[in-house]
Amino acid sequence: MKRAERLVLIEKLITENSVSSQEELLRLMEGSEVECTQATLSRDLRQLGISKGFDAGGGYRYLLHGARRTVSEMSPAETGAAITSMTWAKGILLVKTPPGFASAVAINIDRAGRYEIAGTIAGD
Amino acid sequence: MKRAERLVLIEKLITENSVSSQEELLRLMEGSEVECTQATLSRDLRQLGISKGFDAGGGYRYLLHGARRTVSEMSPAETGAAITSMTWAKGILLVKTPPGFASAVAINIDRAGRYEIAGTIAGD
DNA sequence: ATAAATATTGTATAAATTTGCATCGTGTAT
DNA sequence: ATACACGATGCAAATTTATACAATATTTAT
Repeated sequence: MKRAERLVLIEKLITENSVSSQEELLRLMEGSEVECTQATLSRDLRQLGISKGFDAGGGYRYLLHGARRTVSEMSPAETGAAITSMTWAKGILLVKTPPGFASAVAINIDRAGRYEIAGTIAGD
Repeated sequence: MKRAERLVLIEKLITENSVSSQEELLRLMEGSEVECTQATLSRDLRQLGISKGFDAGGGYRYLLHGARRTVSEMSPAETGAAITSMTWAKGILLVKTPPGFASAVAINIDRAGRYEIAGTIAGD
C-alpha cells in the first residue's frame, strides 16, 4: 500500500519546501519510492487539507490548513527520532520504536487525528 | 475609485457565501455597483489573502487566510452600525459616524491593518 | 479461497486560475 | 494646466488544477 506513505511524504515535502504547484511537488517526489501523477496529487492534497495559499512574500505556496501540527513541526524527540522503522502488513502499519518510546509515539499518532488511522496499540 | 469598494465587497461575499470559484464570485458581484473580470478577481484575492481551501463537507471554498477578522464578523455595534456614510474625496475616504463613535470606528479601521489605508484621523 | 464490493490511480479532458501585455485612469510634480 | 509616473484592468494566452471514465488493485463477505 503506497497511498499512506505518499500522503506522509507529501505533507513533509510541502512543509519543508515552498511548493507552488502540483507539478513542482511532482518533481520533488521523483526519485522517492512513491510516485504518482498530478491528478492523484490533486486528490491527495484535498484529503490532506492542503491548499494553495500565499507565503510571506506574496507568492503562491501550498499550505496545511488550520493549525494542524505536522510531523516535521514536532521536535525530533517527540516522534521522528523515536521511530525506528515503519512497515505495512495487511492494512496495519507497524511502527517500531526504541524501547520505552512506544506509548509516547502512539499518543502522538492518536493526537494527530489522521484520517486513515483508526487507533493504535502500543507495547514496548 | 472602485477598487477599495470591490475589495470590501469581495471579502463580504466570500465570508457570507460559500464561493467555490472565481466565476461564481463574479456572478455574485453582478448587479452590485462594482464589477470586473475574473482576471481582476484573481489579483484581488491574492492581495486579500483569500485562497481556495476546503469547507467542512470537503468541497472547495474560498477562505480568508489566518485568523483575520472581517467586517462581517464584527458585531454591528463595533463598526457597521456606527458608520453613517462613506464618500470618496481626493484619495481620502470620508467616513461619517454618529456623534461619539468616530474614535471607536477609527480604532477598528486602524486595527484592521488594511493594505490601502495609511492612517485615520478622527474627530466627533 | 473466490467472488462481490470498494477504493485507488492513470489518462485524457474540462474547468479554473494566473500572467504578459497594452491601455486607461488617477494622482503627482513642474 | 500639462505632462509624467504609477497603479489598475481587460483581453487573450499560458499554466495549473479538477474530474469523468475506465482499468486495477484492495478489502470484505461467503
